[in-house]
Amino acid sequence: MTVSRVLRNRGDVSATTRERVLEAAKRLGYVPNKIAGALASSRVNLVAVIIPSLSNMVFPEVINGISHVLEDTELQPVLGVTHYRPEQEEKVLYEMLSWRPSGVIIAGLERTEVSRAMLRNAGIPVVEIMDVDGEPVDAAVGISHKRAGREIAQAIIDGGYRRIGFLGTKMPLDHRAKKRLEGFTDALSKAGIELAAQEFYEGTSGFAKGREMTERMLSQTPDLDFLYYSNDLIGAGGLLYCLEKGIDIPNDLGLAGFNGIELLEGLPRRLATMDSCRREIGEAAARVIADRAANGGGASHAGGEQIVLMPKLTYGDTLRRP
Amino acid sequence: MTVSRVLRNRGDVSATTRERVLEAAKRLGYVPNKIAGALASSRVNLVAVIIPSLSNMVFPEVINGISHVLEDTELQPVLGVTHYRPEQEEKVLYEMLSWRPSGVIIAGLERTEVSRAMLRNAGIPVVEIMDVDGEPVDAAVGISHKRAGREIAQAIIDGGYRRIGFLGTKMPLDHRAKKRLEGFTDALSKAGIELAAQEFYEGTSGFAKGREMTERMLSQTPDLDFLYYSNDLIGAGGLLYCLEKGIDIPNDLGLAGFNGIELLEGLPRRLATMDSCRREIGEAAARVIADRAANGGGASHAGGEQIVLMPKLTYGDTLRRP
DNA sequence: TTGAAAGCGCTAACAA
DNA sequence: TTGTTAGCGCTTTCAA
Repeated sequence: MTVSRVLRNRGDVSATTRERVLEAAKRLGYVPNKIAGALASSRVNLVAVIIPSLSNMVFPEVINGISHVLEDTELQPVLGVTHYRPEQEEKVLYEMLSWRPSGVIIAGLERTEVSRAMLRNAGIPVVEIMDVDGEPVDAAVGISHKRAGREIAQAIIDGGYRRIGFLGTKMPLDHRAKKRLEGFTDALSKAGIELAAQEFYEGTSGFAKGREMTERMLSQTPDLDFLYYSNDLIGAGGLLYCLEKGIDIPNDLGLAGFNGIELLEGLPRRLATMDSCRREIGEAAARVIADRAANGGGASHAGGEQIVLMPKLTYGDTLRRP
Repeated sequence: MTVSRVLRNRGDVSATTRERVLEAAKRLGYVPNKIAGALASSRVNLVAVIIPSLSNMVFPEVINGISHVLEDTELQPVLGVTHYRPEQEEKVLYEMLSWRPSGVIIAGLERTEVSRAMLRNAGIPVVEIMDVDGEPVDAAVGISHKRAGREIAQAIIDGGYRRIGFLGTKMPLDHRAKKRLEGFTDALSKAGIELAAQEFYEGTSGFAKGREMTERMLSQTPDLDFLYYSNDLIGAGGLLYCLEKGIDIPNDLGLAGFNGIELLEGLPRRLATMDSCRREIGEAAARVIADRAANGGGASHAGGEQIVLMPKLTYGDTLRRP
């Protein structure tokens, strides 16, 4: 009826009727029922955003990028968290898809065949983010973690380091960390270097974890001249430990992390790191969804675009320049 | 029809039919349309979770608490972010309520009259979290920030400090930080002490910000013997700065932050802080919603319960004990 | 510019 | 145990 037209700002309503309707709506505290609206119009202004975790600093920044871009549209991001568990991802995906969102932004490229099938059959734009080393269902926006691993390895080699240790998460489901390590060891072996030590941990990242692991590694393998950490947080812990021990950084020992976490600026030394382009990834992914939604918004048939961002290496004070 | 019964696991279906239906559903990649289901049953298994920000470490932990509890139920958290903007909160709230969720968990007690009216009229459980100093619409789960401010002030006084500076966010809409400061100055003035200096900042918290501010404050007011920071991140920056300057902590100068951020464990010294019970708050809030949803799930008429958690003071290495 | 009617894909209640 | 029917509250289409 007319009310519907007013509330959706569709033209062809006289100013007086409009006023009356608006007034009544306000008076009654009327909140339209999107469920009914969506059912009737088969349009839903929700974008499902599915990420593995909120605990590290990486996904919040992605989300900020997404919500920043979507704020200029009528789309609304809606978050689901999987805790890096494939079954949980299936469940969350199933739940969200059953609300028929306008698009899906989902972290990573690795998932169960069931999840992949759901995404393919949903008939909506799907953007897989953070990673581009693999086959996306539709579009992908991210960086190459293999390449990132290779680049940092090359920088370490160029810095003259030869006895290199790796410290990272054990989590077998963090595929991106795994790819970085692969790229890293690949580049090392091309230069005839083997990883001299490695150490994996479980649980949450933090300074304390970085300290512990560093201490253990240096006591077991004292002749290391470089430590590569899978993230900045444990890297920072290692840095603090080494400074306390009076180790000459970056000469006797070099250090590097990954992510380019901003809040760490202000440590006694700037940790070498590689920016993971988190915010840009979020923004680009949201733009893909918004653009497609504006143009009729189905899944791409041509095969979605692939947007590859280039992480920037920061030497900081813990990695010797060539 | 029968299909509906199978997919919702309602009894009274023979095993064979069930099998057939399930098989067909899988083969077709069928994902039920919750929109239609919700419209028909007027039940929606979504819980709206509305928070101001993801950038600091506080809300992610709340969300972890919420999703941990809701995982054992059929409820699904759905996140909205307001960036501390009341208009944005109104908008997000309106959007989410128009999907008729089973409950709302929303940060803080301060909001526009429009938002408050929407929450009241929604007819669903509403839990306002993080803060209990004020009048909730329905239920509230949190800590008293005024009390937290008073307690830390008392501990500082008891430690023998007298020339006290405060460093915190300028953000006029962070009501909880404001309440902590109020409680803090109240307790000081009861003891006949005035704040000897204060400094406010805008932008994101991080170590660098804490350093800068600390340097400025100590150069302007060198005779301070305590610095109270509105959060651990800038407090940690201040701590690092002071250690570098060779200041004798906690004797010449004491420091304290707020939040009990775990990842900071592993700094050269443990910063005194007060745990803000983030995870517990999330868990308790989710339980309130889950319980009410299980019992017919409307808004509380009796006035919702109020769950007040008690933050624990940690002296660390930067606050002298009495 | 407004009103009336059909129907979106389910669930709930009832009948078979 | 299964099938049938009438809505849920909107949007869309068509008629007035």
